[in-house]
Amino acid sequence: MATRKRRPGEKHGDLKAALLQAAGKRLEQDGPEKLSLRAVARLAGVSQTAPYNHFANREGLLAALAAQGFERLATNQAAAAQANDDPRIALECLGYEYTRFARGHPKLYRLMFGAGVGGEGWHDDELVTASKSRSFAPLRDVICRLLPEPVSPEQVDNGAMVCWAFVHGLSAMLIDGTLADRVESDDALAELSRQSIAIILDGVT
Amino acid sequence: MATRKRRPGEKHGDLKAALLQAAGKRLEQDGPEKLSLRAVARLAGVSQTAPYNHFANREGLLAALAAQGFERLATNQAAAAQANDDPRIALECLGYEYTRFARGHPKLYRLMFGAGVGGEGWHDDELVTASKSRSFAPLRDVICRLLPEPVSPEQVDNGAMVCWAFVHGLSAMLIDGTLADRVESDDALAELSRQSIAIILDGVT
DNA sequence: CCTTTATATTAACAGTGAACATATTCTTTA
DNA sequence: TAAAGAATATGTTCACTGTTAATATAAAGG
Repeated sequence: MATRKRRPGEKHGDLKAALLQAAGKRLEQDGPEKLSLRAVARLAGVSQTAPYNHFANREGLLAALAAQGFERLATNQAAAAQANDDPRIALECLGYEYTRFARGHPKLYRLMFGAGVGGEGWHDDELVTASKSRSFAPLRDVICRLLPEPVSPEQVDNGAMVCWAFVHGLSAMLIDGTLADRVESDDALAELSRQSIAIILDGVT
Repeated sequence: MATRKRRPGEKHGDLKAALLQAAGKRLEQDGPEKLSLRAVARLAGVSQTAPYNHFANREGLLAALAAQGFERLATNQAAAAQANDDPRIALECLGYEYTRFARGHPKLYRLMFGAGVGGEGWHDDELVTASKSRSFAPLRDVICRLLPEPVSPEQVDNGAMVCWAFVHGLSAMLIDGTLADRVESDDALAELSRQSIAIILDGVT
């Protein structure tokens, strides 16, 4: 098996990426439930069965979309963590970036952390779980830098879990409107994120 | 009276309740996306268009299901809050009951707090929002009893929001498998809930 | 009695995901 | 250079879905 530059029979330049992009557009517009393979194919300018050459089925396309989302979230998180030297400020930025991501792509966020499609989450899709754990790493890293020594891996995991659970719940409530009237501007969101992280921090340390 | 008066033209005893029950069964089995009106009608033993006499459409049935879920959650929360006199223990019980509900009915929980069906949450359905705010009341009550006087309504709302966001995120992570390996038994869940509430409490007060 | 009203049913339409056989096009090989 | 092979895209088909329209049924009220 040798590495080929181009695959045989390829007519479209990069159909897989084009399909993902089209699916992303329709996702943020209509939501995951209403996303139809036919509409995506139509938007990409190919026939309705062409996507089946790149994705096993509708669920496969949604999984790829979710994985892509986790990937972007991971890079965002890593960038936010490395931008600040002070671990406390880094943690605040992590939380802020997280909520900002959820707010910027609400439907994608719901797809990532929601029921997936079968109703049991993505925990059978290895590609999604891999990206997911990757997006978890920066947080654990910052927590590790933050806690007073000596720190056990269990302590780090506990702290990261608490932080993640809180920010995740905050994002979910932001999206579904429970918190929408309380946080209108981006600055208010940043302030809320900062305050909340402070609260959690005081409790954990 | 056990049986209400039969309305004109009524052939089925209480079709609306029967449909809701059937829908609940199929919901926990297949998830919200795969729930079809036809299957629900089939399970209830009526024709496929009979549900349209009791619900506007599929979304209406799902909304009724979500509202019923919030109603049950509200009664659970109220019972848990009134069972304990000590506000701190009451808060712990609230969180425990919340996560227990999410764990016991994961698909219903996702339906309640997820995208609904249109992708914008339920915040246009008044029936759902009413039940939702009702399930929020016990928590705010306990927070009010817990905070040192004098307390402003804003403080109470902030505290309740932080608690709710955290428990909500915890429940979501419990359901989608992110926390499944860490919390197997019900006792472990109770312990985690207790610890977390303590952390939050130390931060808020 | 007859009319009204809510209920339930059958029939039909349009759109969906998926499976199949088939045609096209490019890479590899002889 | 030309044939072989494989990946890709297509049209068609099937079972299923949500929804609407028209129709039949049963109870309530005159």
